[in-house]
Amino acid sequence: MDTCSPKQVNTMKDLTTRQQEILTFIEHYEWRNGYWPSIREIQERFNFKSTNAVMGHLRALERKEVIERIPGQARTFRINHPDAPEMNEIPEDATEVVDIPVMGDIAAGYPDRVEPAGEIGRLQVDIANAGYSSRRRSFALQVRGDSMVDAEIYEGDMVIIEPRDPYDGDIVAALIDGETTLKRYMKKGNEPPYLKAENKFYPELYPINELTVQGVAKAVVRSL
Amino acid sequence: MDTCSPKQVNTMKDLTTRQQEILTFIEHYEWRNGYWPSIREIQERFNFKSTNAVMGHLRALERKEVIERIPGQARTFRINHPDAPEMNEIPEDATEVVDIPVMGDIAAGYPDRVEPAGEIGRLQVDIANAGYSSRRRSFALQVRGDSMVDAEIYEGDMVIIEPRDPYDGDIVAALIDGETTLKRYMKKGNEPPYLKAENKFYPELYPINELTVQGVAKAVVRSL
DNA sequence: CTTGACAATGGACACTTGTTCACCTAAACA
DNA sequence: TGTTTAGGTGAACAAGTGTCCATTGTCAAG
Repeated sequence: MDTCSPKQVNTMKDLTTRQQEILTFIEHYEWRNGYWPSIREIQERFNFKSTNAVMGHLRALERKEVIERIPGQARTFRINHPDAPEMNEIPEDATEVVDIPVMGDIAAGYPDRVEPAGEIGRLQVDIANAGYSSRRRSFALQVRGDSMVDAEIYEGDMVIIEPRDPYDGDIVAALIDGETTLKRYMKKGNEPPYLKAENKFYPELYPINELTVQGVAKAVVRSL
Repeated sequence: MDTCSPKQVNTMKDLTTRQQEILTFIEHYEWRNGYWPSIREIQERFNFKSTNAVMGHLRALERKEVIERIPGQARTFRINHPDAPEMNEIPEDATEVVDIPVMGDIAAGYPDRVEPAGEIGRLQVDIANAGYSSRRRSFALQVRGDSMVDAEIYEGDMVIIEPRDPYDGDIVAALIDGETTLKRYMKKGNEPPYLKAENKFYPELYPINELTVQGVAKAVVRSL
């Protein structure tokens, strides 16, 4: 990809005591309330006199890639759990197989508009083999079309999509001209992002007006 | 106001098409993003020209007790899922056993400050027997003291607490004078709420300064 | 015909909340 | 000794966001 380190520098785990306290409070707050705390609520919990104390810790946690945030949006945290199965209802005896909903094929339109109950099936995934990090919010789409054949993704494959913002080089499910397709997301520096098909017969550039990335492909499952 | 019954008029289930769409979008948004949408994000999704269109629907959903909101707070929804067996009717087929963390005994102080990892044990609950609605955020506390003996809750019992705002008559885990105890939450009309012990040797009224309700007791489990 | 529930527009207001700038203290380090 | 890093104060700004008012229209029930 690129020579100079993209994003794996931080050890991801050496938090200071204070940072760990902040993180624990945030997680616990969400666990109790169902939504995330505001900066000032964190401030009050720790008796900080300034919101900036919280900001410093949040920036540190972001730098260490422990949390993600959406700039300017209220109460929007995302915890990057180090593939810890802990929190949720994953029993200890469970195998490494999770099942996730299949929400439709990849040209079905907005997954936003597909109800969770409207799934068309379920897919069992071995997370040890697929490199799939067990988390909620993930879903699967069945591939239609051949825009990614050069990336060894073929029609009929099941692609596991994790809804999140893409990084450069990620394969994403994106909405273009009213249709959802699988493309590689390219963003270099400050230039506007573009999408690239992994098929030499397809044009490399796609219009980015109204680009909607529905999620990042995390794994491909092909039934044989 | 109203001449008759306080709040069980709405059948809780007859939503209009639009209201159902709004609710579905909110649920689905949270499922995808991990946090709740803002009013204006809902507005944009449905191409409303005014945020007030959303407000109307949210008010309707609140009135029908399908959702709960914290006034003035951004992105703070709570969905009252109808699939939750509400203490009274028990799904006949279910013999599902869920296990939930035991966070400490009921005089341990703020569960807020207990880490999820700091649990002291786990409790297996048969939801068919306990009427317990499987949901995250619930936890268990072990009863110390005899303030609720008249409600057949005795020392050593495990009380399953669901963190939420209480209604009149709910048995709650509440913080009084630095100690967490189990009491019945009483609120009549517009009068300030008070707490009542279910033990005739205890005073009926408790100071409500700094009242912190940690959650509502949903079930009691007693090992024999 | 009137009433009321439902749905939506348009504009405005005010609180909530994320963000930033300047500045400070203490410990670790080379 | 100077520098860096973690942690924090204080004040202010601006965008995000919930809320409210007045108004319009539709449609079914009384």
